[in-house]
Amino acid sequence: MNQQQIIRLAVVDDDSGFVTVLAKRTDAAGWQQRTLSGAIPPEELVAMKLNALLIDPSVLGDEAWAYLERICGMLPDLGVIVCTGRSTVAQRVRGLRLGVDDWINKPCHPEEAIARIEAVSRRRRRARPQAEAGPVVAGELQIRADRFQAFVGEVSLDLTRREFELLQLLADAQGQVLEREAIYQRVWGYAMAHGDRSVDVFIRKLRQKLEKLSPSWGYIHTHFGVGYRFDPEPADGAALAPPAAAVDAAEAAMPSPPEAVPGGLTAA
Amino acid sequence: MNQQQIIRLAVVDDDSGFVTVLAKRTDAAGWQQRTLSGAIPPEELVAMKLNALLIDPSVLGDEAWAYLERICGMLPDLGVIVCTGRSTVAQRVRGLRLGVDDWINKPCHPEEAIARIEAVSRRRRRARPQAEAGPVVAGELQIRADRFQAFVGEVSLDLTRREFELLQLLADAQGQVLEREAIYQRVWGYAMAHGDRSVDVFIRKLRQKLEKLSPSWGYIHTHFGVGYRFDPEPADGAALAPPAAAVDAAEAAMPSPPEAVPGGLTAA
DNA sequence: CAGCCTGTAAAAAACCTGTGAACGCAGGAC
DNA sequence: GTCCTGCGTTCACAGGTTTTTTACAGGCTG
Repeated sequence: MNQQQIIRLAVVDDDSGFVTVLAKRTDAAGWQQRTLSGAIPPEELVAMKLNALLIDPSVLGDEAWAYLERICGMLPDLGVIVCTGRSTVAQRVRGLRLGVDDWINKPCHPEEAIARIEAVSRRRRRARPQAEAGPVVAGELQIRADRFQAFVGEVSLDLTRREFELLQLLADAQGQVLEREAIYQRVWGYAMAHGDRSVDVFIRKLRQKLEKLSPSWGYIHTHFGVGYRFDPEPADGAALAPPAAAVDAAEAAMPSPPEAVPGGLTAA
Repeated sequence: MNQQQIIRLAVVDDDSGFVTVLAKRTDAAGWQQRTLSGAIPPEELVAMKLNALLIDPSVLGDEAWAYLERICGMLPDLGVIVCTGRSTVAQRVRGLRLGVDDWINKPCHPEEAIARIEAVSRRRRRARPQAEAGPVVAGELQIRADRFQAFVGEVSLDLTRREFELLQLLADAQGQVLEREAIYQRVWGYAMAHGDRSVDVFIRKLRQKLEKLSPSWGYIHTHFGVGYRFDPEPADGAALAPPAAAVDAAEAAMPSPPEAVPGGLTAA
């Protein structure tokens, strides 16, 4: 029930003030937000695994309409919200017909923008209850949110609800270090009480189940005093290297191709 | 993209001018529109099989918020668009958070209202790609939607309407774990009330009837804390293994062909 | 070395599901 | 019109599972 989904939002807007305010607010909500400049090719948007795109077409110039059409046509799963300084009814109708999900005018209260982004994401998620919500893949691991099932290769992991949600969160943010508080907040849906060890216990359970199916893999790394990090890579030699510095070194090293995520660590 | 779909729209608004203009326009588009007065109970809205509801909460008086919450909570598949004379940011945010899909202010150009209703409906449209006529087959089980009958081999299962719809849903999504809420939503047509056990009871009835015809088959698997999964595979021997160690044994065991999902007996 | 943090295991508490039965309702039989 | 029957819903309790709590041992940091 709780499980507020992680929203990955991209913003295309040159109003830095608005963007900043928005970023502050989305950050607090645990979303991942990044700012894009100009017309990013649809392919790259796919790679970012976005849920929603907030876009001011004025920064695109003449190609705005064409771009919107292309985006909406190619990424039916992406929630697109247009935010313009001013617009006519005809423009809004044209945009909405084209596939835009919502169209708002500035000045727009950030809170309302957030609420509309949420509304669009919610709708979008409901629209495909179990169709093919692309499985999240992390190395050998495959997570199908729609089925509540995780697979290592072909074998199904037998996870309980909490275990599954935790693994999903970790895999979704693979490569990032997640703080305990943040993990708890997202999986349990409310703030962690002082002294609560639930996260640790469930991490252990996950490790056990993962190791049983693919021994010698260190999927889940501990960051002392901080939290945990999930990494599909066999932690190249890290397990063999001196335990102390190895982790940090590895972290700083690889830019991890697909999942750069500039906005950084979640809810710091 | 702009696949013409028949939209069933209901309007709750006392601005007869607006309603009339809208009606003329929706009529031309081939939609079905009806005007409602006041707060129609959710159950009746279900019966109308609406796609979208355009509502001016001012005609509801004090109960507006409660009604919106009830509607949005019970009918997550219904697109709800609120249309108010004026509204504050706080009100709009509250509404959107509550589950309202879009919120527009009057005066609103009918064309834009239409476009927004379309946009909201579009998202929900992709939900059900099925509607196939051919019999669904799952192992020995055969389901003929057209005849409202299910067979195990040659023998006909004698199912009631609810039982049949539940079985159909499960078989349709075989291999997937379906959440209770989702099951209820799709079989009963509205959201499950807290504490409702109907789904469990009907699962039991189905199991009884299925077992009577093909004993020792574990068609329907329970996923503790989540829901149920239907699988035509006889759950390879897991049912025969000692209950305690069964999970461990199966888990450590072998990879299975493509989709067999061996270990998945959660609650054997 | 002291202090804090995490891994682990097991007990305790909370929660969920299976099940049988009672209840109310609606349609059909008489 | 009244009775009967089948269906769907609700309730309560037993039995199991999962989640949380607790305690202790072992590591990491400074």
